[in-house]
Amino acid sequence: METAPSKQTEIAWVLLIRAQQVLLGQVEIALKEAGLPPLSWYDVLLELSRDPGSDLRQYEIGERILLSKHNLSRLIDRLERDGLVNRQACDTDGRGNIVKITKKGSQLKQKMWPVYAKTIQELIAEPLTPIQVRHLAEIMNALLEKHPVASP
Amino acid sequence: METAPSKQTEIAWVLLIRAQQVLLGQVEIALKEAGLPPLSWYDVLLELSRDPGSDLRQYEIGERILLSKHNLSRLIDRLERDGLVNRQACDTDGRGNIVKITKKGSQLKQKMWPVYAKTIQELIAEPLTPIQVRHLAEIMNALLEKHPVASP
DNA sequence: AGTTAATAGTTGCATGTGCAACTATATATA
DNA sequence: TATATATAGTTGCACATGCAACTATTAACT
Repeated sequence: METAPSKQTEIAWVLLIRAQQVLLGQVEIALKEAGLPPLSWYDVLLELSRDPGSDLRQYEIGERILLSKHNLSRLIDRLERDGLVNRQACDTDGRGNIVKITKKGSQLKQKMWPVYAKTIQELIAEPLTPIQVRHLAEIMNALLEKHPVASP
Repeated sequence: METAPSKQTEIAWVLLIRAQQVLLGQVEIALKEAGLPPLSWYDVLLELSRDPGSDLRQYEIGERILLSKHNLSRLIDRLERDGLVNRQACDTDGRGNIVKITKKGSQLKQKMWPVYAKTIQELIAEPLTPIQVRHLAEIMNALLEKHPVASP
């Protein structure tokens, strides 16, 4: 075991995992209590409405929210079943789909954001000083740096 | 939306979620590549071997690794099926189980640790300065403070 | 052009997870 | 003591996820 992590590293790791688990759980609880769907739905709706034309290829969504394609395929199924998005054939690539957010999807996104935002505020901003918030972002950036998320 | 999070808070949140997702994924990949079972198995084995007598009530494990009881019930099923733990009736509480780690369970835990440790080292210690590691632990502690994990 | 390899997306299967209902025992209360 | 309530654990069901196999189309190579 030539490169054993220090005790400090170990502690930081455990706390990171634990914190994320608890915090994400709190968000899901808050959404559920408000009668809203899970966070993964919001992630998709957000990515779709972020883009100028409000549409994306399916794989682009997958890259952004870090979801494998089979998994995403079925998530989009659920969203489509609920009338929140539409799938359309892609002109320029016969294999592909274009996913478009619907009016209803936009409305749901609008409805979810305040709940989500309030929870983030309570979970991050309130327990931390502004400096800690900045440090948190910096540290997470450093942790992510070596792990390219989407292909270049 | 009277308490909207600041842009900084939002960024920190997104990075936190993303980092945890990527890092945990890396650990699971490392374990899988080494032909080892998922991290959740290690968590249970660790808790069991941490305790003096190397045994715990089932609900105690659940509290420590933050897993709901039905879920834990089946995780223990899998571990037991693989001969890594044993369930025994509890003398002092007729409803309860005592879970004991087996020799084979200890051996698996020993085998998993180096893989896990190496990954933690690479994921946390290498990208961060020692000061950042300390800050990380402090910040995670602050985030967890308001969210009691086990009942008192 | 024609074959091969790569990519986008879907589907079947096994596994994992959340929720509610259920059994059995323990604790509290009248 | 009798009844109500809480707790430990399991199980059935629905849903979500990972993996491998599959189709269809595009890009790469000869």
